[in-house]
This record gives sequence, C-alpha cells and structure tokens, in this order.
Amino acid sequence: MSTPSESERDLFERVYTFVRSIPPGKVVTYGQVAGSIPGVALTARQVGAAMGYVPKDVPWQRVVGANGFLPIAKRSPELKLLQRRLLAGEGVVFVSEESDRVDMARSQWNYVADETGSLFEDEG
DNA sequence: CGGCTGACTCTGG
DNA sequence: TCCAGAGCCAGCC
Repeated sequence: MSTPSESERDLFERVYTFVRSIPPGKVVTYGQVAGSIPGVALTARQVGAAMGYVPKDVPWQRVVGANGFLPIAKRSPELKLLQRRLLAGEGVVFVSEESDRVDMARSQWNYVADETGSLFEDEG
C-alpha cells in the first residue's frame, strides 16, 4: 500500500479539498469530515484512509478523532508527536500537557455549508 | 462470493 | 480514565 487506487483518488480529492478549508487553529473530527462532503456518503474510516495518502499541501493535523484524541497515535507515536507539535504551533489548545487530547470546546471548527458545498464559519 | 483490513466511533467494565 | 470488544463500510485480494 503506497498509492491510492484509481477509484479512491476522486473521493480522496474531495476530502482534501474540505480539509484545506479548515482555518488554522481549528480542528474537525473524522466523522465531521465524512459528513461534510456534498453529494457523497462517506464513513469516518474512509476519511482515515484518505489521510493515509494526504498530499503535502493539506493540513492533515487539523483532523482529529471524536473527543479530540489523535487516532494516529496507535499506529505511529512519531506522527502523533508531529501532529501535536503542528497543532500547538497554530494555537490549538490541548486538554493538558500530558494529554494528547485537543480541547474541542475551544478548538473545534464550527461551520455551516450551503448547497454548493461552500463553507462558512459559524462563530455565533 | 467470502474473508481481511483499517489515521473511526460507541459502549461497557 | 483507560482498555477491549463490536459495529461499521468501502475497497482489495
């Protein structure tokens, strides 16, 4: 497994497009991404698969697990550390120095999408 | 068609 | 709070 299959690429691109729209300092969950691709029914697992082949210009660190934990931690402690560092660098707050959970109440991206798939931040 | 595999999520102990 | 188990579903042998 080193490259996404032909059938996956289209779907993955949609996921990447959405992820690129997440503002710095904010995060979304896999399930949130899955439910935010217009016209396509995705599962959180598929989003995870897409993240496995994420291009360099996609802020993958802004996608976290439900509850703010970092699913990559189970597979790669190194990547977990990198993700934590990247997020901290853009101001994302963690529950504690010892914890690897993002403070979702403070950093989760709240948004609304229109029919065209365009996203708008919903800060109140 | 059957079995395996997840950068997931939820529930229960 | 942490850990296991089960459900999930598309994609790939």
